[in-house]
Amino acid sequence: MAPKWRELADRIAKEIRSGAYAPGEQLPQIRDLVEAGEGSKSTVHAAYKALEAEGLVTSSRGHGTVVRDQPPLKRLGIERYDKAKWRDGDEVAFIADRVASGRAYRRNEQTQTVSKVPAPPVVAAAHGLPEGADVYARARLVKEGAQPTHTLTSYYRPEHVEGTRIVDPTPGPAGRGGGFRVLYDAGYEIDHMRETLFARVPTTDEVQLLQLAPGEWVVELHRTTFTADGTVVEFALGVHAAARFSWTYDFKVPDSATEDGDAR
Amino acid sequence: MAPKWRELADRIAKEIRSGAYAPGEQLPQIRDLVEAGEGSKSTVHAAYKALEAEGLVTSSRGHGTVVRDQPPLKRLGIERYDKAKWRDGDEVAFIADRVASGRAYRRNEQTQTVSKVPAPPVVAAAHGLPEGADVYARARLVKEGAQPTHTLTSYYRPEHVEGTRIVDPTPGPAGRGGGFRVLYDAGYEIDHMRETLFARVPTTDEVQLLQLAPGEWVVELHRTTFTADGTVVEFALGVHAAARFSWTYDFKVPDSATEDGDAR
DNA sequence: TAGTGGTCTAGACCACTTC
DNA sequence: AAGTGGTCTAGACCACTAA
Repeated sequence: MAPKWRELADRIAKEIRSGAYAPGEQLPQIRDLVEAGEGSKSTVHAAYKALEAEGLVTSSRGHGTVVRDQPPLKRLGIERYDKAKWRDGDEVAFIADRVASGRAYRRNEQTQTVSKVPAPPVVAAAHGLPEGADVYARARLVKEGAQPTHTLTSYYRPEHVEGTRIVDPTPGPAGRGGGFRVLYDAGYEIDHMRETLFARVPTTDEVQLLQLAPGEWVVELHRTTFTADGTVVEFALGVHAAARFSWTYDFKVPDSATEDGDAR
Repeated sequence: MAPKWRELADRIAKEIRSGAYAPGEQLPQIRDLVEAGEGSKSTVHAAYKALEAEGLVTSSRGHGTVVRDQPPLKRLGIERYDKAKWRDGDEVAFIADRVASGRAYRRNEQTQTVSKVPAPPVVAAAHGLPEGADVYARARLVKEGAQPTHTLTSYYRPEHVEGTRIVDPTPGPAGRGGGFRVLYDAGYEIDHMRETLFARVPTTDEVQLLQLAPGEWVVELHRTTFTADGTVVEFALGVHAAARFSWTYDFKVPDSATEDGDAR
């Protein structure tokens, strides 16, 4: 038999999903359920904690326990990198994203710090540099209104970006056109990319920074950007609140028996 | 100040990561830590539960609490769909995967059930069918030895697969060459795919089926497979233990200002 | 100040594994 | 039978929020 706290949690979860509690609505208070014979305070508390870990509710002292509204997934496709957006237009990839989804862009939705740092192992590997070599790191925290959604840190080789706007530590999307535009102006036109994704438990720092609910996971995204001749011009590492995003990729079925120069 | 159980958990986590406890080694028993003045049984138990949720240890009654070994991520790239593997060779995609990683293939590592079911909403949408239309569902549970790693359910339109080996409910990878080979033989050569990934909390059923640790998330993968003329011949839905996989995709930076027929 | 969730204790008892 | 983690209770007290 399932534990008492698990049964209680499942029962409430079912009620939430059936719509008996609307998003924003308060759940019964712990002491009330104790009174109603659902168990001791610890037992009811365990059930509420489980619901919180499952992302259904948020609890806070003084406030109570309220049903979370489930914001729709933010869908990310490769069209967010469309050259037309950053080369010809006024937009930066992440802004274009907003435009497409009907949200207004606000300047302070992205904070940025630029610094010269020794390359961490994954960065060095991506750039083909010895570990610890100097690279420029441009770290951003991207927000949706007041809610942080992900971090994104781009690493560049010094010889590619020194003397460009990227090195200017002014907050904001690296000026008109963003980082890709700056590289383009410097003679490095990006051509293809490789993205790797995996999910993991967040660090305690990330929990604070991204305002993650207890038990919530993150997805780490590694993006390596190449020019047409295969030079790596950017390696970016993003940490996303896992529950808030989906990723979509289109590709041809590879066929190693043919060499048509199309597939990669 | 952080709660006492959190401090204890962080201290132990640090020791584990520093290597003070080797994988497979037992942590001190709860009662011992109570004796040592780390708090009451509930407090120490809360700390251990947190470590379990973070994937560092597994607890079981009778056994104790042991440090988990972190199996390396299984890396999935699009080369696992290489036509050479299922068209010309003897392998099926998932077997080729094993071969590449040096693991032996065993017949019983995949169980399969085939049935005709009314299409769930996402399936109907992918196939362009009305909701509830009949489709064939081929559900597999894939294991790595005794450890289940993911489920994968493929949905086919009846007119594409009736009379083929796919409909034969024999356990195993749908015969020589797998599902793609069967479609190929039936005149539907797969050409391109779209994959969408997102992470979510598992259902209680999935926790059992995939033997997930408490607090562990899953990644849901939607794969739509097309022929060259754009016909959808398969929609597959996979549920993966999130901590055990990474996905990699290569793509050209799109450029909507040109129409070179290469990018999609 | 009143009301909310969060932590902690001490101890009883249960469930499962191993010997 | 002995030893492990898991559940549960009753109650004290703490931390934060809102009126």
